[in-house]
Amino acid sequence: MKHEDSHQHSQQDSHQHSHHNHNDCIDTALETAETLCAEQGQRLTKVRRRALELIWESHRPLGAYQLLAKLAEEGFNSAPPTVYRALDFLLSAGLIHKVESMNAYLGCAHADKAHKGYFLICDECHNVMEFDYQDIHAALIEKAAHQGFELRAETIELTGLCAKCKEKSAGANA
Amino acid sequence: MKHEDSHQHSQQDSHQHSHHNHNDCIDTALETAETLCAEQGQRLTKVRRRALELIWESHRPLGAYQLLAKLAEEGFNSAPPTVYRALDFLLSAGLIHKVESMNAYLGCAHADKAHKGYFLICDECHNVMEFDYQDIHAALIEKAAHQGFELRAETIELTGLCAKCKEKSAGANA
DNA sequence: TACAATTTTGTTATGATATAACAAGTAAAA
DNA sequence: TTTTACTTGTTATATCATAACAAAATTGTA
Ligand SMILES: [Zn+2]
Ligand SMILES: [Zn+2]
Ligand SMILES: [Zn+2]
Ligand SMILES: [Zn+2]
Repeated sequence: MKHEDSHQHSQQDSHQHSHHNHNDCIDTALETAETLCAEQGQRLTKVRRRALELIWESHRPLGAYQLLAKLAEEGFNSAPPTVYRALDFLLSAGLIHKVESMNAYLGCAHADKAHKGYFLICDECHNVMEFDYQDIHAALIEKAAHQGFELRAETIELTGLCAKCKEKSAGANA
Repeated sequence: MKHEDSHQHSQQDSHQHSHHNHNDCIDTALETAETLCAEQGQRLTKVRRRALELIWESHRPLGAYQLLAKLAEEGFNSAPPTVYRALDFLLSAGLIHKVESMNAYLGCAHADKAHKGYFLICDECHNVMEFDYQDIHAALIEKAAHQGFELRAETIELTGLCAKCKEKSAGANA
């Protein structure tokens, strides 16, 4: 499998605003996945591996049924449980994130580091950028703890207008 | 309509950790809703008003179809558009919030002040507490702006264990 | 009032997202 | 090899949400 396209990637803290070859991302993500699964005695089966790859190949978060359609095209079973099982596995392995406000799934470039997925979601182009912000994480933990609340998971999804789309709309108004 | 029950409320910044009469909350929320709608030339019709009331009467975020069932019991139309229209109205009027990670709806006690809804969601009892944190809001805006991203909406949903449930589980283990 | 314009609601159908339940197959462990 | 655990296949269904168009109610205007 070759990954031909190059684009601006969505992982701010690893290669912020740099154009790069997305193939490398996919390959790295897949290698990381193999390693992590091996380490944890988890089985990255064909359908799970291909699901992860397809999610990475999409430049935007992918819906479960979109993914299911792609898998079906390739001869995998086309019933919903197939894709939801794969997604569940990838989610619990930390290899992907779910963007709750979009009901869609996104590859994580930092699966090897336990972390919360924080997202910037563009209303216009629907690109999603994952960002990492320890300050906010710490502040949230502290804030929650102050109320006696023990934090387990965080859904931080910020929507608005990305830099590119803001430029475009500014150009259109000029 | 009488509101009989008393419980710990979910609006941290208005009456943090205080036991109080929820009836008052509902009444206040409804009054605020009437006022806001009047000011903005919006019509708080019977079904919209009753939907808001039912959402407030629930101690947890209410799903659209749960709400629909309650409305249907009272003689309102029982087709989905009825409830989604009411929800859309209440959402855009800022009278309720949607909890994305639960697909459920929650009354807002601060409808008169424009704000983002930040939530602490207990995994155990499913109570949801709205909290207000200007520091985090400011930090998020700044963080996004730093990437050229113009923030429009925020989904901040923190899940974990609330103080009460933490106590309970500690007691069980003792 | 009568009329038109606007908004709201009724109704039917369908789309989109996700899970339950149980059978069959496959891989790992004993 | 036999057992066990895990994974996948299959059918059905649950849950969440919207499209499209008709009917009714409300509001503004003459
Ligand atoms: Zn991540
Ligand atoms: Zn954009
Ligand atoms: Zn609020
Ligand atoms: Zn709790």
